[in-house]
Amino acid sequence: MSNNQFKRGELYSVINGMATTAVARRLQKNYRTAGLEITIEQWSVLYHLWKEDELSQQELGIRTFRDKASITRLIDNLEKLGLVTRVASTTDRRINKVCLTDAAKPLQQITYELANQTMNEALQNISKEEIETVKNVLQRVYDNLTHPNLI
Amino acid sequence: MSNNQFKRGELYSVINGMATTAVARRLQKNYRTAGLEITIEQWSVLYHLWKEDELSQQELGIRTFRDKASITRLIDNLEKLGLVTRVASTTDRRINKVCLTDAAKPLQQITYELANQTMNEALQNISKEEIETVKNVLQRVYDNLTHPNLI
DNA sequence: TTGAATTAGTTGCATAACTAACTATATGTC
DNA sequence: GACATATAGTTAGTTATGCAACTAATTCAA
Repeated sequence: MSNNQFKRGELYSVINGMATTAVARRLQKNYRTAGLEITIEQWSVLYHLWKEDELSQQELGIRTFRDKASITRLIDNLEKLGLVTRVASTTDRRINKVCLTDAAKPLQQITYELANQTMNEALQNISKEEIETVKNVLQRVYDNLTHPNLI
Repeated sequence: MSNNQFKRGELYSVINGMATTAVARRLQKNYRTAGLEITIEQWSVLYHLWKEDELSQQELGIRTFRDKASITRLIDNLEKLGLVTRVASTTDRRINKVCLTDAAKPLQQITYELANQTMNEALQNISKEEIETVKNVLQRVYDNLTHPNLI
């Protein structure tokens, strides 16, 4: 029943996800150093809007792995910063489409560059095969916990 | 210079660490379901104290990857719950030793079991070799960002 | 078509995160 | 011994997170 793949002493460091935390922290620092006054959480929303604008808050929650309350507050703050606006959908009045403003445009290029640069720092001396394995395993862990498993 | 190991579209899902977030969320849920009124953050502190009691706040910060302000609040809350006490060090009066109380003892066994059970859910169908690779890569990512690199 | 169930979003409450500025104690150097 | 520096911890301010309860709009079914 228990396959105990972890020694007890290692349990927490895995659950904690120290590495991804460190990456997020470094990226935040790099944004700040470059004079960008946005948080990485705000950036994560912009990132998805740059890929596809006018997403609903619901959809943004799914794509960024957040609940809808968190999205509500993130959009509140992005609106205060003048980077997005909420536009009520004409076909379904429950839905807010979240739309990028012109003020958000200049951020796209510089934040992508800083994010790529940060990933390059983080991934120094790590092979493509290793990265593929990590991505694949993390996805399966995520799926294990979010899709009911019928084994 | 840029080795761009990530396609742009994949950047965020990696930085976000969705899998570790999902594991933490599931563990929190399992604690709640079992009637345990502690957060996983609080548990992470208890976890290290069970391994070695009477650690300083500083040391707890290092072992749980948190800054000292965060540790101050976590210990505040654990003290309110009656699970730990702060005891001033006799040899260095700047230091608080954080000590487990008797009330914390009964939590050790049950939280370990739930954590192990959660990890087993999360790691279904993932091989030991894959787990080793992930742990190894995440550690190297962490080291890349925290130790100055002289290449 | 009316009433139940579902969906999208907001709000209140509690916890937690980071930065920066602060206090207090300890250390090290002249 | 005295002053500069470093270390341990606290506090204030802002942002973010999750859950649960709520409103409003939509859909489904009798």
